[in-house]
Amino acid sequence: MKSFEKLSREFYLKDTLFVAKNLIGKYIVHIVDEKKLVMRITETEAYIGAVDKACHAYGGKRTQRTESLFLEGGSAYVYFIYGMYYCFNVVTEPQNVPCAVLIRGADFIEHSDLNSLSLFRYDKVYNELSRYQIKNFANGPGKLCKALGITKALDKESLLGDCFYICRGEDISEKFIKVGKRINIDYAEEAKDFLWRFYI
DNA sequence: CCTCAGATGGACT
DNA sequence: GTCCATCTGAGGC
Repeated sequence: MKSFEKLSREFYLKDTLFVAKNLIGKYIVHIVDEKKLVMRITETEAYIGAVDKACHAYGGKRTQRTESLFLEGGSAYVYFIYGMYYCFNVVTEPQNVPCAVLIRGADFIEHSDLNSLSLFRYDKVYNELSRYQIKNFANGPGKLCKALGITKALDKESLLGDCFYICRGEDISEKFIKVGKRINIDYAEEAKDFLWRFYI
């Protein structure tokens, strides 16, 4: 059962761990250059500012970059990393509660515009891709942003708008959702062991 | 399948 | 000057 019903503000205002778990199976939609890019979320991580040394806004830290995290749930937090890549987060909870869910992985849906995604991701049409390129198309936060055309221009954008939003997608049974430690946050002391990563 | 070096530049101190 | 919620290609198995 698929649904393209846009997620509501109420959903994003909920508890960050709830949102992280329940974003699995949802569809990201980005309409750009007359193309409708759609992929299904397969992996997420929760970042909870008040208690989480891995969160950019840990302890309420407010800088130019983290300002997005203080927006109302349902906003986008897009930041630039390693000189080359973007990471896309969904801001959660009410305004001034700096929490977000990092979207770490996505895959194709039945009606994905494969060539449009492929041109963004690899500057090639889909049928020129290798098996390896297809298998690893968007299984990482930077790859997914490239495929969906997500850049810093979308930072702070509302996810309730017309061109960039998330919709209901497919309801995934809880028993299929795996849980684990978050990736690449070795600096975060005790927080590196929190089981705040969700994936199928 | 695995590991690892190198790319690359903005944000922050 | 240092850090970084990453990715790719090359080389080995």
